[in-house]
Amino acid sequence: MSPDDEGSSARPSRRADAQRNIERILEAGLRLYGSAPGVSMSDVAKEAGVGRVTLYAHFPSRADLARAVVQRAIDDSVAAVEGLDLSGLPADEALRVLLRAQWHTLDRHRALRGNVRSDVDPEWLRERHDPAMGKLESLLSRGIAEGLFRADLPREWLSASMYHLIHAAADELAAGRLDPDAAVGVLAETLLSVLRPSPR
Amino acid sequence: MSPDDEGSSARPSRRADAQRNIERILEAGLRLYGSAPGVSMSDVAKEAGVGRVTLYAHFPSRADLARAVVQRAIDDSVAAVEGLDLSGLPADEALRVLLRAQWHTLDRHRALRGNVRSDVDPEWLRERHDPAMGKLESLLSRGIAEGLFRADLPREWLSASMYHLIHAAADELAAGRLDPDAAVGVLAETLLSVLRPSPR
DNA sequence: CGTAACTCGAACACCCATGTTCGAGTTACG
DNA sequence: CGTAACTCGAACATGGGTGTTCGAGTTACG
Repeated sequence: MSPDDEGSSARPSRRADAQRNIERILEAGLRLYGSAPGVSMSDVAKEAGVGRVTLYAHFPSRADLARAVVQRAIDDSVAAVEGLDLSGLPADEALRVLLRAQWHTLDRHRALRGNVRSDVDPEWLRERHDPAMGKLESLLSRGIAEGLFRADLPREWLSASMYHLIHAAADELAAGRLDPDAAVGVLAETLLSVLRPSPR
Repeated sequence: MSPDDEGSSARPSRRADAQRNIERILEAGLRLYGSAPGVSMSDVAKEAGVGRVTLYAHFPSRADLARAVVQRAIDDSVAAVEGLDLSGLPADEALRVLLRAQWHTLDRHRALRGNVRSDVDPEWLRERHDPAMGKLESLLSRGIAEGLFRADLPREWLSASMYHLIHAAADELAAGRLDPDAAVGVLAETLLSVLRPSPR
């Protein structure tokens, strides 16, 4: 509804210090919304090192901020996958590559989605369906088509399993119950165990 | 701190209608806390069909209610597993049985844990570690010891994977993306895919 | 250098959830 | 039946989050 698009590059008609503060706010929002629920405007302002009034000057409402943070997260993830070409790899190998590059992002987006649930319109959220998420899903489809991944379970279920296992890995990592160096490998091995056709 | 224990069976010095209302409140709390975050006292009172004042008469604070609900959930789960003897079955078969009997409970407890996080002392929560959860974990250990489950991934990681996949199944079921009849089977197959030793 | 853009603390109005009190009505139970 | 236990709506105090306004100070930028 609001005419000012925070799309990818904001309009240049803003002074440099204002632009810098907006940046700080979005990063703070990304950090807080991406890790804990119940974030307040004061929290974000403090985390960003900015006055509450300034925060409201740039983002008129809680909902506006939440939307901008989500948009920013999506922009980031697009940038992160841009250089990645998986089309030459077999699906299982491609999964390992994608995971290594993106699993933290994927997890953060999942947490973010949950924590802004009450602030943004679910439809709006659905429209912006994260391209990085889609990447994983299309890889899944390809793997099934190639026969490298199992076809005896619903595709949507496999997709959901991926996301929840990624979330599990992030949780365990954060709780110190998983070795940071081993984490990606463990996660990849687990995902592939789920995806491989059953030995039946 | 409060001297009145809501342990398993409350003291009999309460009138019948009061006892009935406590029951209704706990069930309402279990329903709400077990499914959505941000539950208010008014919500619980309304769901229980009881006045807000009555609610406070039985549970002086939000924290008291939350603790009582958790305790009630644990009592329920103990009752549900009581008749189950898995010691005669091989670990993979035992998992299927346990899952069929308990996965909804296990998921609800996971959600509950998350939703009362800000209301109860984490230490208190840890002390009461749900026996039903422990049941799954000890089954896991047994399976590894018997060689039926893989030993190349950390036991704690396997445990975390189980819980997250159970949660995934409950989510998908609630969202209508998973056939209610097929759900348990799909879940069991997925869990066993993770647990089985890799074919390598 | 001067002005417009920007920042920010203080104070305000508002809403919502938590607890509490009062007082009158209802219900269990001896 | 009579009393103690219980219920419950209304109203209050409190605390926290959301937005807004004001006014003075700072900073970018032509």
